[in-house]
Amino acid sequence: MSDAPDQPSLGPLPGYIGYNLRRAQAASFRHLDAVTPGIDLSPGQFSLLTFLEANPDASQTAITRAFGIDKSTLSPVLDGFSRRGLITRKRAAHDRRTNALRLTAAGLALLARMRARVEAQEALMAAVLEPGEQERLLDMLQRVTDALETDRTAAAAE
Amino acid sequence: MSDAPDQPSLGPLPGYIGYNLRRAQAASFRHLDAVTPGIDLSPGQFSLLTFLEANPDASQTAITRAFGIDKSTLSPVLDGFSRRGLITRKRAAHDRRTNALRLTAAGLALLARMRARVEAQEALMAAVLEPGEQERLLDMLQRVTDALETDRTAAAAE
DNA sequence: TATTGTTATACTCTATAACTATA
DNA sequence: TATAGTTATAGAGTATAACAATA
Repeated sequence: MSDAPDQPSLGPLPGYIGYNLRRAQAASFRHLDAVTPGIDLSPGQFSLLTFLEANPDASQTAITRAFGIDKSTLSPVLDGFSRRGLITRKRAAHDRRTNALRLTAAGLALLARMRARVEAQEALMAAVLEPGEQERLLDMLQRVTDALETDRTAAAAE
Repeated sequence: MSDAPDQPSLGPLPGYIGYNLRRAQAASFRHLDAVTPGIDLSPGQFSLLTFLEANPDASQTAITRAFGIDKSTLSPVLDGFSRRGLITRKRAAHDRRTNALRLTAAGLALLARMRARVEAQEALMAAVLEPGEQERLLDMLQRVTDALETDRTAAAAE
C-alpha cells in the first residue's frame, strides 16, 4: 500500500477521439477473441465470410475493393479458409483469370456460430447505450471515417 | 460500364458497432500516417511518448499497466526510442531493477510536432460532428470499452 | 498491354517463455 | 521467491515487387 506511486496521468490522450477509437476497437477485438474459444476467426476473417455469404461467386478482386486490402493480403487468408474446408475456389468460366468463391456448408455453419457471438457482443455494447444512441454512434463513426478518408485521399493527390 | 457487376453487399456488417469501430480506427491510423511524413511514429508510439511527458521517470512496468501491453512488447519499442535519441533509460536509485524513463529534448520536440498533427486530425473529425456530439461520442466509446472489458474479465474468471 | 491471382519477402504489433539482475 | 527488464521466437496482419496465366 505504501506503493501506489501517484496515479499516472495519460495527459491529453483521454480527450482524443482517435485514442478512444483505438481503445474501443482493441477491447472489441479482445472480447470477441475471449468469447469464441474453438472458433478461430478474427474480426477481419468474419467480415470476409460474411461478404462471401452475401455475394456468392465473388472474385478476390471484388473482396479487396470492398475492404480496401491488398490482393496479396487476401490470398493466404483464403488459402487458410480453403484448407479448413470453409470455402471453395473455382476458376470462373466467363473469365478464367478470376476465382469464384463460395462458402461451403461447413463455412456457413461456422459463420453462423460466429455471428451469434458477434451479435451477443453487439447486444452487450447496446446495453450501455441509451435509446437512440446506437444509431447516433453508428452515424458519427461513419461521418468520422468518411472525413478521414476524404482528407487522406485529397492529401495524397497533393 | 457494361462491367459494374451489381453492387456487392456487406450484409449485416454496416449495422455492427464493432465493424464501424474497426473502420474508423483504421481510417484514423492511415490518415495520421499519411499526414506525418518524416515523423515515423505510430499512434501507439505517440501514446507512449505522451505518457512519458506526463510521467517523468516512469518505469516500464508503469507503462505496461497504463496501456495493457506486455513488457516484452514494450522493451524493443523503447530500444528504438533510445537509439533515435528520443528517451533516456536510467537505472532507478531506489530499486535498481527498474528503469527511470525520460524524454530528451529531441523527444519532446518530436512529440510536439506529432501532437500538432494529431490535433489537426482531431479537428478534422470534430468538424463533422454537431455541437455536443464530440462529448457524446467520447462518452459512448468509454462506456462501450468499459462494458467489453468488464464482460471479458468476468468471463475469463469463469 | 492490362488484369487476376500467387508467391517471396519484409515490417509492425503482439504475445509466451526462458533468462538475468535485483529485491 | 517475486519482480523488472531483456531476448529469442512465433504468429497475425499488412504491404511491395516479381511472376504466370489469361484477357
